[in-house]
Amino acid sequence: MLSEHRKILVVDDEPQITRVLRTSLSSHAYDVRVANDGLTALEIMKDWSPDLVITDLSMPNMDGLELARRLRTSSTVPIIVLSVRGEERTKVQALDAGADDYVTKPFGMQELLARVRANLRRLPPGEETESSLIESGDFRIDLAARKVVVKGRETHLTPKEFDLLVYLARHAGKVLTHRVLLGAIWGGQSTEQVEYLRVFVGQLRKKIEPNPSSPRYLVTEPWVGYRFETGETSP
Amino acid sequence: MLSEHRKILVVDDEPQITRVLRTSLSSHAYDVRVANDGLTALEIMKDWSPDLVITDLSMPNMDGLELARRLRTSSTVPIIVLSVRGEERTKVQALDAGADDYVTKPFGMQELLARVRANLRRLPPGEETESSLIESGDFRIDLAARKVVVKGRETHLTPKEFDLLVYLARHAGKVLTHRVLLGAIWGGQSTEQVEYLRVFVGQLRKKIEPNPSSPRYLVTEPWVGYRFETGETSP
DNA sequence: TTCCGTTTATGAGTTTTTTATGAAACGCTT
DNA sequence: AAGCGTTTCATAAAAAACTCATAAACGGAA
Repeated sequence: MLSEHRKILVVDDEPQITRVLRTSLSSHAYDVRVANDGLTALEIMKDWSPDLVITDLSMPNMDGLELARRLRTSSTVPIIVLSVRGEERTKVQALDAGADDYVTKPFGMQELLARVRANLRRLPPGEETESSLIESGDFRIDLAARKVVVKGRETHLTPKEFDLLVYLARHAGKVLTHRVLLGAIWGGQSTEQVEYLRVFVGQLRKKIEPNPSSPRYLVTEPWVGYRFETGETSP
Repeated sequence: MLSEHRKILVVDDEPQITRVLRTSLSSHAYDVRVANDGLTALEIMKDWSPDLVITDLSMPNMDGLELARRLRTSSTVPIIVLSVRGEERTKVQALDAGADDYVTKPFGMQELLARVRANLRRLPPGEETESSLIESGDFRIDLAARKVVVKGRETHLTPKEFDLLVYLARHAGKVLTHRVLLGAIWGGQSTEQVEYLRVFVGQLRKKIEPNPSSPRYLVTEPWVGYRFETGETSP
């Protein structure tokens, strides 16, 4: 049987750190795996799907910033960044890249553990780590491969188009405000540029709608935002 | 005013801090309210339901630790604790009491803003504290999808009409004065423009009343305001 | 180059605000 | 109780403000 313990992925290239973390976390009943660089981390993500990631900022192959960005394209797993760099600019960068928390080295293990608990607490209890496949109505979205199939036909989407579609599909049926969408896809500060959204919605419609001029899936909610309907037979 | 901006409650007894926070947060398009102690904070929570809470640790009446615990009994709103105390023990206490983040004073405003963004990002978009479905009598209002169904017939409402109806429906049975309605939908400044209200009530009636000239749901309370009846079978 | 993301411009279509009008309700005086 | 002036209410219709979709130009990067 698979262990019911929460799974934590530790990403750092300093053996000193990883050793300490592995020991402490394990002794608090977490399942721990270690990666020494970002690329390895991504691999482990795919076939282990941890409940939380703790990563250093500076690493060979792929640094923590890039790792956070990549993870965010297909996952909402909590990310805690651990770094010696204490400048505010760096922290802001990491947090805006998708990190949920930023802890400066040297750190107290008790504090880190508490932050781990705080971040795990927000997870839906007992829920399976999210699948990398969204299947709903006429849509089939493969997050890992970043492929979209509409009514059996595969469509090529650019990265931003894909991110937008995934976010919409994850909240199918709900109206997502311009602000929320801009914050989710473009991140950080640029929540005023509604034009971005219009342009991309238009492009997306051309690619996924049978008749783009009268949308069936990606519906405009005037003055508010957009709503995604999957074409499923509704309740 | 039912703005789409995220609502942030700031809890601190030092006017210096609250002033800075209010200014910075407001200028980043957040709706801000301030409480000077924990008890007041709980009150505001009840009838404003913020999207995020930033609180100091030491305060009169009820400190941040107790506030966090109380909030957690009925809400999952993100809580960021702000404190001069840097000891690890204190941080752990706060985080375990239910805080999602802990920032030590003095802090950089950019970092705090980034942490606010990070915490808001994890929220399910839209309403998260309130139920997103109002069902009463002949009405069925889905806040998340922004859909209104009256007696089985779906009706399209403009944003202001929708906001107005929701506000009325939330207080069904009570008489709402012109002033209150104007304040709620149009915001503090224009509480004198009763004409707005009349025009919109008229439009709303056309859309939801079977016979708009003798209203059954949206009833005029002469000289005072309006009252909303859901058409429920009363005792 | 070619692809992708960012900007800018434009016209059509809605919504919101403002103004105008008549009917109804109220209070006061006779 | 009737008459009169004032205020409120409902509605229509104007003017003003804003949104949406689309095309297309621009610039950077694989």
